[in-house]
Amino acid sequence: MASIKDVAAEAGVSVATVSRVLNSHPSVSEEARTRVLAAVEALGYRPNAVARSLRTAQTRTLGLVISDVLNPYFTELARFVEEEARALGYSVIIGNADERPELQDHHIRTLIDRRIDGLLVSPADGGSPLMRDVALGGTPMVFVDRWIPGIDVPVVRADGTGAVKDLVAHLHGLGHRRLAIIAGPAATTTGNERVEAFREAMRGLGLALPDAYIGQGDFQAASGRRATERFLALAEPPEVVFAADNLMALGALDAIRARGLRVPDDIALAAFDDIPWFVHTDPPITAIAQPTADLARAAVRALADLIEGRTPQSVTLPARLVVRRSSGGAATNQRSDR
Amino acid sequence: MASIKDVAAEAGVSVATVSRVLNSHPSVSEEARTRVLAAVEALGYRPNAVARSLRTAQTRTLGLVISDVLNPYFTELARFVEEEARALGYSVIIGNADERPELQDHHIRTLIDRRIDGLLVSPADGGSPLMRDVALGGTPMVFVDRWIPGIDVPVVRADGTGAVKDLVAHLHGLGHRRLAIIAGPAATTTGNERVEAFREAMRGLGLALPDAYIGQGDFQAASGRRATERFLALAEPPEVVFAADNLMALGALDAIRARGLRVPDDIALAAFDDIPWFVHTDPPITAIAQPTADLARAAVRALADLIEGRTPQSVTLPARLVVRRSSGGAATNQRSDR
DNA sequence: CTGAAAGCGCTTACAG
DNA sequence: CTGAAAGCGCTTACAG
Repeated sequence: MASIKDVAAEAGVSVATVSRVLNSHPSVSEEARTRVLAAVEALGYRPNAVARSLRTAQTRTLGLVISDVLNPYFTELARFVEEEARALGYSVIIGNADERPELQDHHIRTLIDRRIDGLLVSPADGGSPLMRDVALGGTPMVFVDRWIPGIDVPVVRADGTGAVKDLVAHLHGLGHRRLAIIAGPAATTTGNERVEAFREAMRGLGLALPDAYIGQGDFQAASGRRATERFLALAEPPEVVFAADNLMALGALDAIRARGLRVPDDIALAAFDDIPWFVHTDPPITAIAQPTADLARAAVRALADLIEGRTPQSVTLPARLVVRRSSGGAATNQRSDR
Repeated sequence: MASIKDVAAEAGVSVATVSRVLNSHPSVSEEARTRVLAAVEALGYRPNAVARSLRTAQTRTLGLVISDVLNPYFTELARFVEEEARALGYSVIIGNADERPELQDHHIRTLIDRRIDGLLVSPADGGSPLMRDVALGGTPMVFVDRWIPGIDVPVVRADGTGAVKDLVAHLHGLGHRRLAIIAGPAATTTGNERVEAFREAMRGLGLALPDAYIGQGDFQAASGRRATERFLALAEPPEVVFAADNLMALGALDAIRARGLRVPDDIALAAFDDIPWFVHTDPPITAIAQPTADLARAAVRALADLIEGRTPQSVTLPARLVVRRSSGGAATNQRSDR
């Protein structure tokens, strides 16, 4: 592959001049510029980003570590993150932690070794020593969706409190009193907050949330299945199951169906995180939708601010309730846009 | 961040010795090794991958360009690609083309500028001049799923011919004679091959495939919707719609529902590419499943072979039919594993 | 076994 | 406006 030296030789100038032309430095004569550009064209020259990065100490690359690529919520987040990053002149490298803390650490380490300019993380756990070191070590970092208390970096996330309240009120209005929740891992903030918001909303309506109605999940389908089986085996099973993410809702649906029960007639179902497929499930699933695109954009902008020396903003955006048939509510007429 | 010089100073050796220890070069004294390792530990030193890449002219990085991350088929492919690559000591950078050729070129260019060691591509189109240049220019490259005739690189893909034949026989057995297909973009191989396999299978059973029963799609849901609306407006609408990918099947389902028709009673539906959600749609969707994990692994291995100077293998694996309710077949008892 | 030195491909003060 | 030179952080023949 042609190097800057080859271009300089071809154009009859020094490599410094070539570099200046390539970086649009103002003080280059029109003639030199033309000759360089012609040489670049003739040789099909492309600057070596590795060399440039070594020299400038910046890679124009962002790392994005998410907990599970197979979860459509994160896939969508990643897609919008890349889009916004591209608009700001950055590439992004995605690391998929698969909800495994050690894999998360592996990706963080790899990304740091590659000297990415900044890190966007949706932590799979309560925060490894490594993540703490990275944050303290001065690598620009922003949490998105999930965050870790005690690590002082900007957080961009959705607040589901209002939407959960709406959901509980909706279910209460339909006459339901026994509501159960499948929680996410206690080590994640989204795991806890959703349970708290739920408990709070229940309390507001004078409803109890017994421990037996709190299932422990890990954001994966299988755990939703297990938790739901346990609910259904109870002497007094719940009338509603609320899953703290979409995959666990799918597991819940499996378990309910395996028991030969119908949704919502025998038991109602709702989920945190709305995804296009929920319109097409049997029945369509009531969900709490996050403003994913806006979150992604805000997170990238906060990270770019941090990298480029501006003051970053933590952002919290409200989630909203989308009622569909699974909760026994009116079917909405929604269509998938994809 | 500490550099190799700092480590050398701390350990009281030269940078050459530090480098040798880090790269497990045999000729280093036990004592030097111990001192270097201690210094590395003390300083929390991590080698700068950018500098190493510049010097060694290899990045231990693979580029993966897929046509649409939001399509669960590609998400899954990407996941397994990363897994296998990691096992072989490579990182992967994903570029999402969003089915847009110019975005695909953008990602290819960026990846080449970063001097990735090899490129895995599932082309969104018939092949840009850039892609041709890259292949010719000596960058190790492998096509996965989709490929481009005339670009001579290994291809790893699924062969759906048998499964499509099974599908058509299944539908024929249920008494259906008027089968329609929603094709993918003519510029993609998977777009064409699936139509050809379908036509072939129909011919084998003495069935005609009139042009009106071939809808033109682009692998996105909206195009599946449009094509299906057109089918349904026909004087003699088809009894079955077969979508050449999962997203178009979703669009078809939308269109059918919007007309107030039921699947499979009023019209049957099947799709190429099986995804976990198809178990949960209303009704569950009959699909042709690709061995995604195996394809991903074979593709990465072929690329690694190419990079490391071994002889790569093109691989074709059979897809298989999974019958569910949407085709009017027996419901299978399948569960989502996630 | 070890170190001094060259060099990967760039960018950027510095001097002119 | 331009070029020679230093240097980013590594690796690796070469000499000892």
